[in-house]
Amino acid sequence: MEPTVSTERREHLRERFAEYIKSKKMRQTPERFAILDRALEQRVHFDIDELYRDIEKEYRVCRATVYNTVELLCECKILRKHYLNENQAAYELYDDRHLHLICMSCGKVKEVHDEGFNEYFEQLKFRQFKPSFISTNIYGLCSQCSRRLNREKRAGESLHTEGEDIEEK
Amino acid sequence: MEPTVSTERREHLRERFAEYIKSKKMRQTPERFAILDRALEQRVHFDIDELYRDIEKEYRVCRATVYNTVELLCECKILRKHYLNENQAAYELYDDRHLHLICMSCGKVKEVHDEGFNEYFEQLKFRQFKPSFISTNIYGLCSQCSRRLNREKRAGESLHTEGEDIEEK
DNA sequence: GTAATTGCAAACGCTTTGCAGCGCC
DNA sequence: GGCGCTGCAAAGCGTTTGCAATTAC
Repeated sequence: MEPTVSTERREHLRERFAEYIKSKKMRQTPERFAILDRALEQRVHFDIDELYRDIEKEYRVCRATVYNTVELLCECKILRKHYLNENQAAYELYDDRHLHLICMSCGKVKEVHDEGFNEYFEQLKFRQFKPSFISTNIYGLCSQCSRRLNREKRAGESLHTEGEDIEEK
Repeated sequence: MEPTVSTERREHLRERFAEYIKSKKMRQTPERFAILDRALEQRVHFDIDELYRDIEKEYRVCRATVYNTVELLCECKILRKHYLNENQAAYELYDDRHLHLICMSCGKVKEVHDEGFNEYFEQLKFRQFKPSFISTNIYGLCSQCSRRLNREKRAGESLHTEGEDIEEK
C-alpha cells in the first residue's frame, strides 16, 4: 500500500508533535515517535489493535503505550477519534474529511468525499458550543450485503430456490 | 418529565412492534412490551443501563433481556442506535432527527435540530450503498467547559489568579 | 539524580453467551 | 406440550489503571 502521507508532511507532523510534547513539558520518547510514524502509514481508518500489531512487529511496545500516545496525537490534532461501532474507537488523520458509509450487516466502512459536506458544516454556528470537528456516519447496507439479504429473503418466502441469482463480484 | 411520545403514537408503535414480532414468528412476552413502553418514556437519549434501572423499579427483568429487546426495537425502526462515545451505545426514537453536539470535556450531549440538515442529506445519493439513517456528531466544547478551561489556562500561564472570572450559570 | 514513562498484568465496564427453568403459543 | 425466551452468572473484549523498572532530561 502506498503511504497515505508525503515525506514532507510526515516531517512537518513529527515536528508539530515534538513541539506539542515540549510545550507540555513531557518527554520525547522513541516509542512516541515510532507510534506516530506507524499511525501515518495506516490506511484511512485504523483501530488501536491494528496499529499495535503493526508496531510490535519491529518495536517492543505495549498496548497501554499505544493508547496513551494515540490520545496525545488526538490532543494535538494529528489524529481524530471516531466511534463508528461499539467494538472499538477508530482513528484517522485529522485533516482527512469525509463521510463514513457503514454497513450494518458486515460492518465495512467506506469513506466518501463530498463537496457540499464541508461547505454545509462550515456555515453552521452554535450558541453555547465551540465545535472542534464533525463525524458523520451513514448507516445502511453495502451493495453486497443488500444483494445477499434480498436473495435470502426471497429464498425464505417462496421455495423457488432454483431462480436464485448468481452474482458474485 | 413530560412524555416524549403521545398516547396515540405509543399505541401505534406498540402495534407495529407486535406485528414485527409476529412476522418473525417470535413470542409476545410481557417483558418486551414493558421495555418498549419504558423506552418511549425516556428523555431524548438513553443507554441500556438507564433504561434497565428505570424498568427494574417495577418490573423484574435482567439486562440481557433489555439488550435483546432494544435490538429488536432497532430492527423494526422504532429505536435508533448511536455511538456517541466509547463507553456505551446511545439510543433514541427513530423518527427524531437531529445533530448531536458532544462536549469532549464533560461528555454532555445536546441535540440540535437544523432545517438544512435533512434537506442536505435527503439529496445525497450513493452508488453501491443503500443508506438507512444518518448520525452526525459534532465534537467540541460546551460553553461551561470552554470557560472553565480558559480560566485554568490563564491561571496556569500567569499567576494572576486574582483576576479570575466569576461566572457560574 | 529523579521524576516521567514504559511494560506488564490485573482491573474495569459494557456487552454477549451458555444454560436451566419458565411460560407463550 | 414444545420450544422460544427469560434470569442468572460467567465469559469476552476493548480500554484503563497500579506498580516496579527503565530512561529521558
